[in-house]
Amino acid sequence: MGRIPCCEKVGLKKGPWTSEEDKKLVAYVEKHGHRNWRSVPAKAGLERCGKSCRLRWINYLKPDIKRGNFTMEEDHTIIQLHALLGNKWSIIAAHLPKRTDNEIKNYWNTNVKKRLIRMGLDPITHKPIKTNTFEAYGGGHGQSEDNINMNHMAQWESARIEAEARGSVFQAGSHSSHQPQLILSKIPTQPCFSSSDSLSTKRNTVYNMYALVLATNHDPVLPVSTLSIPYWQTPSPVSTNIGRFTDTGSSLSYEENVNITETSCQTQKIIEDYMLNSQDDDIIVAVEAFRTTRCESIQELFRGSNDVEGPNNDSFERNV
DNA sequence: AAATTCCACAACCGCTTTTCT
DNA sequence: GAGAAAAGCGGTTGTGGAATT
Repeated sequence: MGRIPCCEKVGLKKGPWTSEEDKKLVAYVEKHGHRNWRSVPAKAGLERCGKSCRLRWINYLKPDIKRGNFTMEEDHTIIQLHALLGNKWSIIAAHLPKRTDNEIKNYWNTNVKKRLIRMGLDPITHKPIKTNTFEAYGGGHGQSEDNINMNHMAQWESARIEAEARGSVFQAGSHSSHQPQLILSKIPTQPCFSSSDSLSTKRNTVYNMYALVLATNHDPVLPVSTLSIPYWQTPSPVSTNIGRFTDTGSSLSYEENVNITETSCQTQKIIEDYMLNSQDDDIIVAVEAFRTTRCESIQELFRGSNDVEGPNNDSFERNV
């Protein structure tokens, strides 16, 4: 677009904020609110750009921001939602009260990501980096150099599967029942591939809907991995084959070609109606309708919709 | 005690999306 | 509907303090 970012104006201060600047910004925002950040610095008497003021307010000064160490529960929630959604920090933050996306992102990059790597798991997919990872990390014939705890890995994988399957942060118990529903308005709507085909874009949106519905569903669903199912398959009328991890207690095994039997439900029609007729605004209605049907198999979504070419699986996996 | 390395986190940057005119 | 401005988002960098040598 060629716009000049406000931060490039000469003479504007950069770097860490002083307490004096913080006071000015807080005083201004508390008095006048924070509409039109561009005009805030001048009115608040700050030599900062509006963008910098906005970030400072959102990430640090805003009231009701929780700071300090993450609790075990928060840690668990982050892992599960990341397994499900990937680097969608703003969506993840929406489900951790009083935590900012920036804080969660930092926590992930400095803490959780390293933990995953140490465990031989890919921080993007949460899956073992390679098939013989267990041997490499001492899980094979007893040459446990670092003696990586297999139970720990199993727990991690279990958490990933659990997150994929049903987003257990939304289960009843503790305060989680009071957590907000997923913010549907934040569902990414851009296509995950270069095609401008509107139907494909909608299909991508619908898939994202499904992933999020899984996370909001309080009832157990089939252990279908939303990260493992190719975005675009032409499934057989009866079943399809995907992989699945199994925790046997002492070790993990990966089963290929897990057979998921399809069950009949009304979802297909709802989704088809959505794709054919809906405006984007209808998405929330469609999601709610979809949710209530409790579709048991994702294959229902796409059965009989083989007339549009889809993206490759890689592009899918990074965009759920 | 000084120098170096490591780490956490605040802040910046560039891009995309949304809103406004 | 088009263009511009504002807001939002995620990746990356910079900084300061803690830990280590």
